[in-house]
Amino acid sequence: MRDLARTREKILEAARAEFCAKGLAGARTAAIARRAGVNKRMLFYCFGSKEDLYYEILRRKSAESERFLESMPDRMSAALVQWDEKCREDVDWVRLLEWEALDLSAGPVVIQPARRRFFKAAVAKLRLAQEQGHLSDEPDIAHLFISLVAVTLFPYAFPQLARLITGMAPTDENFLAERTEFLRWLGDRLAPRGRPAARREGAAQRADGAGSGERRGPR
Amino acid sequence: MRDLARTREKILEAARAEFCAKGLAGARTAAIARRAGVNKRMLFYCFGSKEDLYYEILRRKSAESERFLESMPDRMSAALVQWDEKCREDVDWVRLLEWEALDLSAGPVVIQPARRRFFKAAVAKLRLAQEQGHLSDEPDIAHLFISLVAVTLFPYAFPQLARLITGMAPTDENFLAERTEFLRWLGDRLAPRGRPAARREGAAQRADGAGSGERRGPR
DNA sequence: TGATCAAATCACCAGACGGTTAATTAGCCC
DNA sequence: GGGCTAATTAACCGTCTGGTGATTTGATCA
Repeated sequence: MRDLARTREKILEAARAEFCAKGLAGARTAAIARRAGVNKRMLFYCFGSKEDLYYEILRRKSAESERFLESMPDRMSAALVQWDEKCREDVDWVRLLEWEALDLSAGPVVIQPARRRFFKAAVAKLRLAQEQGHLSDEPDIAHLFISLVAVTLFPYAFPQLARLITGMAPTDENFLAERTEFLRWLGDRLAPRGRPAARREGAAQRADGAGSGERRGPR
Repeated sequence: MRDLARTREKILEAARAEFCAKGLAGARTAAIARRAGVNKRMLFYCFGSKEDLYYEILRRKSAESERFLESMPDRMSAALVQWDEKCREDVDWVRLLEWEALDLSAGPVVIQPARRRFFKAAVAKLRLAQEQGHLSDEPDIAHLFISLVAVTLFPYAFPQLARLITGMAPTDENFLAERTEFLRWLGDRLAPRGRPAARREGAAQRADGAGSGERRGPR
């Protein structure tokens, strides 16, 4: 019945919910404790301060989302649909990213190396898809990646705008249907010009990629 | 020396800055008053409550941004570049949209009819561009519009992700140069298949989409 | 069983915060 | 000048909030 590890997890879960809903400033430690069914004192016993708990949540969530990219399909239309699904299923993650973005004081707190590696790998994967002819070889891959993330995150990050524009909430199933269709179209549009949509797994043959080999990568 | 209208405006300006930076929950009425060089009592004298003041700011900003679309170019590449510029110049607006998105209790408070009309007009304008052959006629226009807004807003709404992905802050002028080039490419990609990039019609024909003639100069 | 120590609880605090009461002062009309 | 109104200020209040010191309770082991 007495189990500190269990208590920590109950707090983390409750804190995640509360911080996702209200953010750092808006969240109340008392509310977290209540939600966790735990004495408020335990928050500070386990995590030191409200802020420390918050950044712990942020760190965990961003680490947790590292895995989701590993199974990214080569074909862009499929990848976009998959990302969209991920966002819809984990709106809390989107909201945490948003709180983090607005927290001007956050600084590089949550920018641990693992996160950098994650995005580097993502861009590399995309570049590979490009070399294999799944993607037009004209655009800057980093910016393409940002934009693809943007397109999939956006409706869940700004539901009020999605609703104003389409008249539907992004949770609406009609929205989902339309969105999926659109993302498929967009993904295929990003394929090289000659080829409407790159074949799956034809990996071998590179599309020669003439002059576009320059890696103008970040850093 | 005594001028209530002036006082109101000083408060509104200070409140805008404070709310953009900290959001509703994070902002402090005392800080707003200090920033405005005004007695704290005046906030409540003029606007009733912190919340009322906040939603007044939200309403004003969203009304203010109604105009910026009127001059939207037909050509998608030019439109994207212009929107990007708008976002970069008015990051506060982006941040307010973000705070609004996260405020679950906001409800339809700021969804006044004017805003609906604004987006309706935007979609209509885009649909017109589609009919005139500036845009592929396949995609759902509402979803295309969301996505274009997404692509232009995103780097300023999630600067931490932009930095993680490209290695640069979105305020960096190198970022601007790359981003502009990318947006031009993307815009042209949305043109109908046969036509790489639709002609401007009235204006003298641009140097088509070949990409190298663009003025990528910052500012 | 009883000593021990960590997990959990209780009661409380100092300061911050949104908001208000009441007094003061500046402009304005006569 | 003198009264009148409204803009402005000073001081204050009740409540909420993150955080803490002291205490109790339960498991573990000799």
